[in-house]
Amino acid sequence: MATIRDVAKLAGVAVSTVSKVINKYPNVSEETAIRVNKAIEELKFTPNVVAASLSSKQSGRVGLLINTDIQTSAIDEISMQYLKGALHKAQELHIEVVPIFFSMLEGMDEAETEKYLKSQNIKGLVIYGMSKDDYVLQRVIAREQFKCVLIDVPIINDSCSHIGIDHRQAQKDVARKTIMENNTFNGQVLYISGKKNGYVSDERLQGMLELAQELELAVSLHCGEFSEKKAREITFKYGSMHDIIICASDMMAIGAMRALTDMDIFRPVCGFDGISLMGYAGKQMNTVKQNFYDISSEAVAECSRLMGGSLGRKIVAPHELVRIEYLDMIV
Amino acid sequence: MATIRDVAKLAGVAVSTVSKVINKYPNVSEETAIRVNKAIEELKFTPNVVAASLSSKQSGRVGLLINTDIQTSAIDEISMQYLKGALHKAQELHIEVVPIFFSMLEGMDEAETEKYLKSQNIKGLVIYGMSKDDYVLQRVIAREQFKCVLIDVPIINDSCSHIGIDHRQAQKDVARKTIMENNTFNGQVLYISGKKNGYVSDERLQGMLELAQELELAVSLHCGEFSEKKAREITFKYGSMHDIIICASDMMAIGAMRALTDMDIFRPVCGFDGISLMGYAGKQMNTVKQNFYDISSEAVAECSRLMGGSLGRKIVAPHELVRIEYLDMIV
DNA sequence: TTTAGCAGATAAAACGTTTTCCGAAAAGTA
DNA sequence: TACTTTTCGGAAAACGTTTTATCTGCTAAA
Repeated sequence: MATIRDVAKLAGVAVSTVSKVINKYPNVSEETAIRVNKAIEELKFTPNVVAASLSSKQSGRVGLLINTDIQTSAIDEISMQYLKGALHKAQELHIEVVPIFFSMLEGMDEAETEKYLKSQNIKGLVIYGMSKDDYVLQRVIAREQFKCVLIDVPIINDSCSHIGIDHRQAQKDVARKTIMENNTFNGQVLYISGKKNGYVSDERLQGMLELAQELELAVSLHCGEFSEKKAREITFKYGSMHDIIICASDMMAIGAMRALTDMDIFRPVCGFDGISLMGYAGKQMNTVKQNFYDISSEAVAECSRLMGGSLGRKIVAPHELVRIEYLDMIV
Repeated sequence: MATIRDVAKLAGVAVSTVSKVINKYPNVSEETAIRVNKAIEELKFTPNVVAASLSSKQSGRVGLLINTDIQTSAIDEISMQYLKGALHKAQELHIEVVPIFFSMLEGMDEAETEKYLKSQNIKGLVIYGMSKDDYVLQRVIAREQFKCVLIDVPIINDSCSHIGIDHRQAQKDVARKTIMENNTFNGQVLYISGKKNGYVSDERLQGMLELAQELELAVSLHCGEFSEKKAREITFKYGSMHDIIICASDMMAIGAMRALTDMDIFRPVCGFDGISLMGYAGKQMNTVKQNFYDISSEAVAECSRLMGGSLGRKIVAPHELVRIEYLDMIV
């Protein structure tokens, strides 16, 4: 394996110069940089990430907290996209992303968690699937020891950024589209919301309410707690009295759809997230597609920036509306 | 953060002695070990994995090759289990597992792949979801530069182990169970097999054939190529003429089930893998549950053993038969 | 008594980077 | 010219482990 020393020798410069070129530091003349890059090319040199990680106080590694307490394949799909996006961006930025399952932190208190992460040289974290007051989250951001990028958790300070789509707008968009498409519609909407007092749920709910006001609709609200089962039950009870069922998540939409099928009635249902499992639920459905891959990529990039000294901020990711159908899914 | 040096100072021994204690090397008296461990305890010392990884020529890290070319949530679920098992075992063994997506290796030739992996200090690989002649696999095991543990790929040599369930027996078991349960059965079995010339497919097919001989059944064989769509088509064509449909994978079972629903006829279907998506496919189904988590844990442990110098071998993992049903799935 | 062997412990050299600090040369200023 | 500033490049010290080679004593064999 070629090391940075070999490159330096070949290019006729010092090791530190090579390092500067690799990391795009200033104070290197263009011609030197070219010579170094040529040497890198020639030797097919790839920096040893481990050594870099050990040496660098600054860059450190980024931990990706993976939440799979809820065991469904929907979550798996989302987590997988997050993981993939994070790892690809890491490769691009020459940093390391370390996946960490919640269950690996089990039984550790705040101090132990911190020790564990630090022993892994983790300086920043990308976190998703948590509510603001989650104890794992609290534990980790407690003493501002780590730079954090929170997906869909609205905490912003010097060392924390917040990234996510505009849930309110997205809910509004997809609900509007579903309503517009349905010509037999006469104003009876059943909205199954997420968790009470959850940021994401509240935003989506607000979006729905704003739309209702705008279009002068009557909306019945029921809390589905992001649970497929709960949504199923709610639909059994109230589905038949409404013209359209709008759910704050795909999993709940699937629950609702199942219930409708079991009752042998049809109602347009719309979901939120854009997971492929939707395709298996029954008829076609509108949903909001979140681009988990891109969000995670951006989160890692932002985390790297934070670790480099920039301050926390809010990043809004784009969303799109899609229609998912079984026959499109299968390969 | 406490370092190994702090521990050494507190325990009144040399740094190297502490290292030996941590890694359970010989040539340390029991009393010294106790003293060191007490110091470790007191300082709540956790070794820095990155430094260890850099320093150690021997231990190195284990790469987990993640195959998500096929984009379905079924694959995601399996990959997630593999990942989780691998990471947990790594934590237990104090080694590092590095997930690597196929797409991260894209565009690299054999030499580049090797360089890339080595620059990450990767000494061993756990690989799944590949056929024996896959080019990525070839690239990686080509010059025996890495210790490999192959899940469901039957290659064994000094630096390669092979792990997996007994697919032949498992297929036999689940098919027998399904046939026995079906009292209206009169001997017409439709078997939808996997890929031609794939190890796993061949094993499962053999299992089916052995059972057929044993029970004196007539079996129609069709190659579904592990494709949901293909299985769907096969079922449309031949499903109605058979009493039972046995598929070599859950995804194909789902395709078959869908087709039956669309044709509005019922036939018992059985699958293979035990993925939760099955629950969404329709009626209940028998399947073989592979414990991906355990298999991956064991694979990582074996990889660590290989890196420590032991020779490649075959490991057979247990399987179980289960019945998956929608209402059991949902939370 | 000498020699060899061995267990237990250590000092120091790796591992491959990053980063700090320090020169030297070039450029700008008075 | 003399002095300051800027730009570029290099030497060397980190980073926190593992591992090698060496050094004690000590016991057993010759």
